Amino acid sequence: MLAAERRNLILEKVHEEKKVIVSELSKEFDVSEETIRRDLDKLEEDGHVIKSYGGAVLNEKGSIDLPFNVRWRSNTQGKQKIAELISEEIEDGDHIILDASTTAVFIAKNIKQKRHLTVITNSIEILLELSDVSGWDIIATGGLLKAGSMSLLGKKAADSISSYHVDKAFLSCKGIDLEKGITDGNDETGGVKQNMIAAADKVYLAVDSSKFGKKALSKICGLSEVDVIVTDEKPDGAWMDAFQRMGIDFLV
Amino acid sequence: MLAAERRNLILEKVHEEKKVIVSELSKEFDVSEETIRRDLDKLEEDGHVIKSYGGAVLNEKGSIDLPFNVRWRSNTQGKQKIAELISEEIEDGDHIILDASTTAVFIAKNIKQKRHLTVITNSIEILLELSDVSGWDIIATGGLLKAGSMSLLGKKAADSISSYHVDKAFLSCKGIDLEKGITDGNDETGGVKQNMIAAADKVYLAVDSSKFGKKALSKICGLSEVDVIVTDEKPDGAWMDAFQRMGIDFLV
DNA sequence: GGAATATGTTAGCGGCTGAAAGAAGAAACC
DNA sequence: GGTTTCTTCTTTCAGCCGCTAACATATTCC
Repeated sequence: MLAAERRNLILEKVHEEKKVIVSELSKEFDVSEETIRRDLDKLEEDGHVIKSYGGAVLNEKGSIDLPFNVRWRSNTQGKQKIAELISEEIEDGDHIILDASTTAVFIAKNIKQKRHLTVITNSIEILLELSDVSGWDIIATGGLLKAGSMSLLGKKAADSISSYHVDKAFLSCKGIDLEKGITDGNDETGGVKQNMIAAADKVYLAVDSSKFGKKALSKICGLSEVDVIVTDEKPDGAWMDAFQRMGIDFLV
Repeated sequence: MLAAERRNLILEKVHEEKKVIVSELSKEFDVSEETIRRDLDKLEEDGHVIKSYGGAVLNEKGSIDLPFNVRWRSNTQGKQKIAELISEEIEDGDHIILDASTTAVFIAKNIKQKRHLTVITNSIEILLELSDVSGWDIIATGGLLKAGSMSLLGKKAADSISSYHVDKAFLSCKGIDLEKGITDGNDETGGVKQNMIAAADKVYLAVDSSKFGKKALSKICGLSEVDVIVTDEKPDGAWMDAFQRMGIDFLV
């Protein structure tokens, strides 16, 4: 039994029964009580449960479950790194745009202690994540909810973005190529992201290293429209040269 | 029974009955009165209740802080009943509006097996709940996310609704009064709900029985604009007469 | 092989609870 | 109003049991 597997089962149980008891879980999974406590620590960190003497209870606030496909995420450390870098770029009072990507969700988690931000996003997950901060303006684009995507897309979404203007936009993409520029999986996200770029003074592209040299279906924009690229690992020299030539800053 | 679990149940009870008695709780949970007092101390510290000789009463002020959790907990059976009734009113292919209320979340849960619905909503929770159904059009209004409310409000939200037209709108409210009509807690939700009413052929008001005769701050509309009232318990005769006179249908 | 992660073990600490006693409050009575 | 009586509250203490922290061991990943 994997640790993550066990934690998922605990999470399931706490959803079903509203509470779990350390001693019971210890027997059920045949591990020590300390291990269970550590599991509960993790689950509490993530906001799923609230520990209590002898066990833990469901955290109603954080317990709204995300659909299954959202739960499993790849390269979380890389995305967390990127998010921390970006967090340093955001100042109190900034007006920013976050797109609908897992990286952007990490960014949202990392900037909650800042003050008086204005955030525009089309990501349901980010809205959820930020629903408990106070003193911010959080603006949701309207739009169509695409099944399983957790993001608002379509003409309405794109239009509503173009009525705003922000300091910084933080986007991600599926592919980044010297020739084809920035590309993404489908046209609908493309249109929204184009407007996000147009609405921002400074455009940050948050991509993990695997995206370099990839080309996806739909072109969002040329590389030159990006101001800063934030990533977790340096690509090889040719890329760096190209970025320098285009005046693109680079954060690792 | 975990301590936190017991405190949650006490909190639930104090919300339902507005007050709790130390001696009763002591018997109910089979713990000493001292333990109950310590629980109430904690709840008072957190601002949920106000202790008083022999027991404690609900702190209305403090419960505004967590409107979400609390509304969620109260009278779930009633809301489920209402949701089931409403589910029968919705047909495959319908275009509907759901507002941002716990009752509406229950409705969303209850209609997931229907086909080809078009749902317009300003509730983050409903978007989340419906994010895994396929073959529907789910439209989110844009707007400002109000801290802790999980709903999209403000001018943008209201405006985006007025560009649609639907078959049925399902709303709830804080108070329903023969003279003052339908009222809600604040102006922002009011504006959005007014536009929802205007956008629908048929307006359903989903309220649990406690709302009859209550008046809240902000008027949404007169009773006559409502077509159907759905509730879990029949109010007394005078109400029924009034509804009949106004041509309002009634579902229990 | 070494770093990172997961798990178990142990010892000492600290929270939860109930009991008891005295203080404070409420209520009834004069 | 004052006294009495009863109830409830606060405080303190002790026992129990779960918790934390630190270390040891095992496993996985690079």
